[in-house]
Amino acid sequence: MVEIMKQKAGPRKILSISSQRITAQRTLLLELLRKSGGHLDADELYQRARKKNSRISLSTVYRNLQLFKKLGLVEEHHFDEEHHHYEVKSGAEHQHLLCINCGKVVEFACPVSRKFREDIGKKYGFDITNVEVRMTGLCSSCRSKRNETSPDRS
Amino acid sequence: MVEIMKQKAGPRKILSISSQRITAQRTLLLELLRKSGGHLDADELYQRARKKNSRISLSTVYRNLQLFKKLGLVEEHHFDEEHHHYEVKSGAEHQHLLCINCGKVVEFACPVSRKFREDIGKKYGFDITNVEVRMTGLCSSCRSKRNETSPDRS
DNA sequence: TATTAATTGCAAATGATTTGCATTAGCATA
DNA sequence: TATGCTAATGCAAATCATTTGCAATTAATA
Repeated sequence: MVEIMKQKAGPRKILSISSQRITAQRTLLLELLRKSGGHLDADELYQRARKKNSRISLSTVYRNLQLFKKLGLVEEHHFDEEHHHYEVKSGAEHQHLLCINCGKVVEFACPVSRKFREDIGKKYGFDITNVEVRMTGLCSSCRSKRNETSPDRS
Repeated sequence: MVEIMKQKAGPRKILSISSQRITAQRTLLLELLRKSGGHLDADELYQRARKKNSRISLSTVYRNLQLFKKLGLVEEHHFDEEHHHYEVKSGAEHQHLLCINCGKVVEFACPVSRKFREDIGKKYGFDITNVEVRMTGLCSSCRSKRNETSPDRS
């Protein structure tokens, strides 16, 4: 009921408002990103897109990820050293927790970051626009697996 | 990997203990990294190294950065999307504040991250080994420059 | 439906990083 | 101190993620 009012402009609207064309490829990519709910990289998104549209090209994927980023529809993360990951931007501010073993990504709320931002910004004269917190470690299932299978760790 | 060396041991010692040879190139690279005190990328380090040893090759720089990282001598950061930055590991835990305009990097202490780690780790069952906080924004000088040159920001 | 410029697909280009291989040079030891 | 083994280096070529040029396609609109 109330949801209707809270609704932000949909991707389609944002695209058309910024005078970008609504192409089949863009619709598909946004749909896949949204459905994944996670943190896809360009190639993974490309692979999924091919299943629906075998002609789609990797450059289209890259070009549109850039576009979505510029329009604020997705966020780009550099989790590991190889390549980037993309996530549909949701209102809720959250941070990331990564398992170094299996790559699992957990999102967590980080209410302190607001205060951080103010304190640090004031202290160093910065106008801070973004705060990213990334924690890495072993998730519980990898930890128990490791204990079972390899008693000695390299 | 070389956990043995938790205590303050010089880079040379760490190299020899892990049965890596102490070459002129390694000595030079470590020296440059240490002197810079900052956050060099591979190419910048390469340029500086060439001034001292014009024969040194970029692959040697990359190979040794990998080695230093593995030995825990340097830390790798992925500040922006292009390439990596490297910093000699110091005992003091600190985080980074980046200016999106001029690229300036400021380090700041982040005492809360210790508590963060515990809370979040417990909550999600992770054994957290690393916490990175990165804030981005405009530094004061970029902000004032921006105000000077473009009085009205339509 | 015709027009027109944005978007696409493809292939080739790019930039960062890695790797294969012949040569050089640490370092153990004789 | 000289010798031999092997790791480390320099170079060029390879690789990986991402970008770009261009001709063909297609969405928006009139």
